[in-house]
Amino acid sequence: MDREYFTQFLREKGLKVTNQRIGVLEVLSGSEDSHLTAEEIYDVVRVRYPEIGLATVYRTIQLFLRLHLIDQINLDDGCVRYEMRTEDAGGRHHHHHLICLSCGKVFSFDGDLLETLEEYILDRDGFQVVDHKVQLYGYCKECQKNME
Amino acid sequence: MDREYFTQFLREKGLKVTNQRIGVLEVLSGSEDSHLTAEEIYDVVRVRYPEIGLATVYRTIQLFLRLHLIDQINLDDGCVRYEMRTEDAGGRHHHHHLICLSCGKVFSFDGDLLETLEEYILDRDGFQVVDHKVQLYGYCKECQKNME
DNA sequence: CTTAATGCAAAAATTTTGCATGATT
DNA sequence: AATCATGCAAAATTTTTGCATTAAG
Repeated sequence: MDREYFTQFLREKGLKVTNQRIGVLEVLSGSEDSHLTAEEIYDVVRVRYPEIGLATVYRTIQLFLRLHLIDQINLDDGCVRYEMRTEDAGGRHHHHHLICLSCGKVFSFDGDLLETLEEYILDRDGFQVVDHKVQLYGYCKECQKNME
Repeated sequence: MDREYFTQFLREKGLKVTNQRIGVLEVLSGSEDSHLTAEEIYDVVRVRYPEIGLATVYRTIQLFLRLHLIDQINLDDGCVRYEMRTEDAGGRHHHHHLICLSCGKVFSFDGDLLETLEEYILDRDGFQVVDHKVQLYGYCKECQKNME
């Protein structure tokens, strides 16, 4: 998400473009694989915008969620995390996670995994799937080596 | 999970079989599709065991999670929920969720969805998947009718 | 100038912990 | 009898909210 587009996007909706909002956006779109908690976002944004308050971070997160700029993710480590949403042409996001049960590292991967399954469910149950979230648990290369 | 097995299971591990633990077990294995929060479990258990405290419910949940009797699930409604784990022969659980974006109802389904994908990931990344969690978002039959 | 957003601090909500008491083995 | 689990209340987290102030359009 580039800053031009973001500014445009907020203005269209009558929302104001503030340093705090830009700061949170930059942190979240900064590192590719950042799955940050609210507190972590706060700590990073504060480096550049020391005046920001934690409440603003929470309010900004709520806003970004409503605007579908970010997704909430739950990696079962007891924290609520957030990451930028990446959408494909159809407005679906296919960003999934490989979670190592041993070291806890999280690897991301994209792709539309479940097309055939989704068709099957529509046929069988009449439930129309428009998005999905997949988490895979296992052991990464590194940890497998250490287990030998 | 039946009570005989549960009693046996706890005793083997040197854990005590208390009314509170039985109560929480009964609530969670009671209704097939119960995705309950800690508070909800507390409220239901209290009907039969009014003496139970909320702290005990939390401690029991932590215990059951450690014993892999239950799973934590996150349906993106801002609550942490729990449900009984159902395992197949290989010790994997394949219990997934269809979440209606309109009415919020949750439908469960079982099945091993991702076998081929998991093989592919092992080949490509060397990451060995042992379990997965899938959430599908969309619109249930009922809500589709109401949209017409 | 008008409206929206912020910071702060207080409040609410959620989860964990210490410790004396009570139940299970 | 020994140990483990519980209840209660207090503490630690995490998240939300009210309100006066500040910044954006």
